[in-house]
Parts: sequence; C-alpha cells; structure tokens
Amino acid sequence: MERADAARNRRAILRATEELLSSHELSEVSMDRVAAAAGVGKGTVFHRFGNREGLMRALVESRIESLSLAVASGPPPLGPGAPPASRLAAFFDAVVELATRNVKVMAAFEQASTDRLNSPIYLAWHAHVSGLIAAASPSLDADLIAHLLLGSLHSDLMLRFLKTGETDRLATGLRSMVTTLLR
Amino acid sequence: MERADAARNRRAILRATEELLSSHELSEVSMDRVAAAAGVGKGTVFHRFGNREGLMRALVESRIESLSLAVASGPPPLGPGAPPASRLAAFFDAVVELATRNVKVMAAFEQASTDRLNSPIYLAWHAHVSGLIAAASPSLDADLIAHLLLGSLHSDLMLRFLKTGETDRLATGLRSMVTTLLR
DNA sequence: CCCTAACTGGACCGTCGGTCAACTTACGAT
DNA sequence: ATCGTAAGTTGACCGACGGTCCAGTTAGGG
Repeated sequence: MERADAARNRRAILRATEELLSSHELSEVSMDRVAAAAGVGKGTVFHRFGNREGLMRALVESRIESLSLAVASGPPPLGPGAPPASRLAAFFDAVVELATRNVKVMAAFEQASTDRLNSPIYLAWHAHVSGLIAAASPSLDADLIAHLLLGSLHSDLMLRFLKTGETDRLATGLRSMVTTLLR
Repeated sequence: MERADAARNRRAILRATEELLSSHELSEVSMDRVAAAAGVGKGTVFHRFGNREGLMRALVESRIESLSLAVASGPPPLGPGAPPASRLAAFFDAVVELATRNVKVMAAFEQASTDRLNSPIYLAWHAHVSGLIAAASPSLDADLIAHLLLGSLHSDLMLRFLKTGETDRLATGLRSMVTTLLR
C-alpha cells in the first residue's frame, strides 16, 4: 500500500508537472524544476516515478483515462455496438481532440520515451485501431495501416496545427483519410 | 573558401559519424566520441557543423543527394514527365528504400532536430508530395495529406519493420495507401 | 506506544552539448 | 622564398541534465 503522505506527494508532483508544461518550453521542464515546483526533494520524484519517462507516462495516462473507458465500455459510436468504420472515425476524432488539448504532455512523453511503439498506450491504441480496420475491411493489412495512421498523431504535427488554430482541419482531414481507406 | 585541411577534416568527421552510427546505439554516439573517432578535437567538430543538429543534417543531406537529383531532373517516373500519381508512388517507394538503408542516420537527425517540420529536407519533401497530390486530385487538402503521409516515415516505425526484415511490407502498404487516397 | 517498513531530501556523480582563448597552419600577395 | 594574416585547431572548461544513494524522518498497524 502507498502511504498517505506518499499519495499526496504523487498528486503534487503530477500537478506541478502539468503546470510547468503548460507555462514553459518543454526543454525548460527538468526533473529538478518539477521537484522544486512540487515542493519535494528530487529523490522523491524519482522514487515515485522511476525516471523521466515514468513521470510523463503517468501524466499521459491520467489524461487519457476517460477516453480508454469510453472506448472499452462507453456508448456508441466510440464504445462497442456501432459498425467498425464508425467506431474508427469516432476514435480518431476523439484522439485528435484529446491530443490537441494536451499537446505539451504528449510531446513530453514522446520525447522521454525510449520506445514509443512498445509503450502501453501506443500498444492499446494500435490494438484497437488495428482490430477495427480488420473488422471493417478484412482484405487490408490492418496491423500496418494502424501504424501508419497512428503515425499521423505525432506531437510536432499537432503543435503545428494547434499554433495556427487549424486543429479541426486536421481532424476532418484525418477522418476523411480513414473513411477513404476503408472504402 | 574552405581550406584544404578543413575539407579533409569535414570528410573525416562525416565518415566517423557514419561508422559510429552503424556500429553503436544512437545514445552512445556523442559529439565527444565523434571527435575522437575522427581524430580531431571536439572544437573542430563544432566549428565545422555548428551543433549536433548541423552535423546530423549534413549527414542526411549527403545520403539523400542522389534522390533529390533524380526527383528534380532524373527520368520518369521519379523525375518530371510521368503522371502525378505515378510520380508519387515512385517517390514513396524511393524514400522508403532510402530510409531503410539509412535508418540510424535518419533517427539521429530526427532526435537532434529542434523542429523537424521546418528543416530544409522536410520542407522539400513536403513541397514535392503536396504538389503532386494537388495535381493528381485537386479536391483534396494536399498540404495536410502530405503531412499525414510523411508522418508515416518516422524512424521508429522504420526501425520496427527493419528489425523484423519486413521493409517491403511497409513499402507496398504505403504505396497502396497512396494510390487508394488519390483514387 | 513503539517498531519498522516506507518515505524523504539533497549532495553527489558521470555525461552531455556547447564555448573559448591561446596556439598553429595554409596559402595568396609580394 | 618569405611573410602576414585569415582560417583552422584544440582540449580544458562550463552549466545543466537525468539519475543514485544513504542518512535521517515519519506514518500507522500490532
């Protein structure tokens, strides 16, 4: 079990990291600064999260939790029940929306990650997308296409379109790409 | 003008970097090690290439030179003359082939790059792809789709398929994706 | 109340990319 | 041939980074 003070520090660290990421350049958010901003020692941060990647992963996981739930057991078209093609379109809409609202966090995780492609989050998303593609049009190389589509969600592209305020252009473009591929 | 000894060192540094990248993990190829392997002082490396990004960019540029030429003035379908859709397919084939043969170099450049999307190489490729898409099917958002397609070329995906020896699966999948989108 | 396992903090470590001032050298002008 | 100088070279040095470690503190079940 995690002690009460430990849990309190965990929350403080996550909150401080979010705050720093939203108000500073990514390169300025070092582990030292996170610790200082959270009001704890540096050792505590590493004791809780292992390393930079662990901290950023925990942050991302806290941000995508509701999406994971909605996909696994929420109402259609995001959740089970709708036809695969609709679920896929809804999923990409949701991911783009979520990613644009949390670009800095996603970027921080990407940068700190040693192998993105094996992170639990990427694995889950890929399994979901790949499964839906296979169900929608079995003749396609679902596994590969899932990778290619997810490649479009890299944080630098997100940042680009976020800065110019064209995030819905990205969303509709990706959506139409998905539906075209499945037809 | 660049002095003769300076030119010799430039070549030695590029050659040493290639060699280190091909035989070691990316994280093990530091600027110090590059300098040592090239038999020059660390200061010389920075004097020639400015910083890590400059070194890696120079390396990438030397590797893609022939492709750039072939695209600009070589024979169809890569060069001018063929219909846009064919040129696009040929271009992605060529890029995948080139990228798989130089994954480590591409990865090193990506990692060292501050903003990939504004690097001369990405800009050139995007302009080319975007132009061809616009010519092939004017109703599409060519600029955006070019970004999405180029997003598939990230080095981590390349590495994944290279390690399992399935690079042609990647090539054919990307090719069919491109032709489907243009139809 | 007390024992101990869990937690904490920050000095410390090796390494990194990058700088700089003192020194050396190539080479065109004379 | 010689020489002045612009260009090139070098490695000690710098601040910052991610990560470790252990002596000291504390929560909380028995």
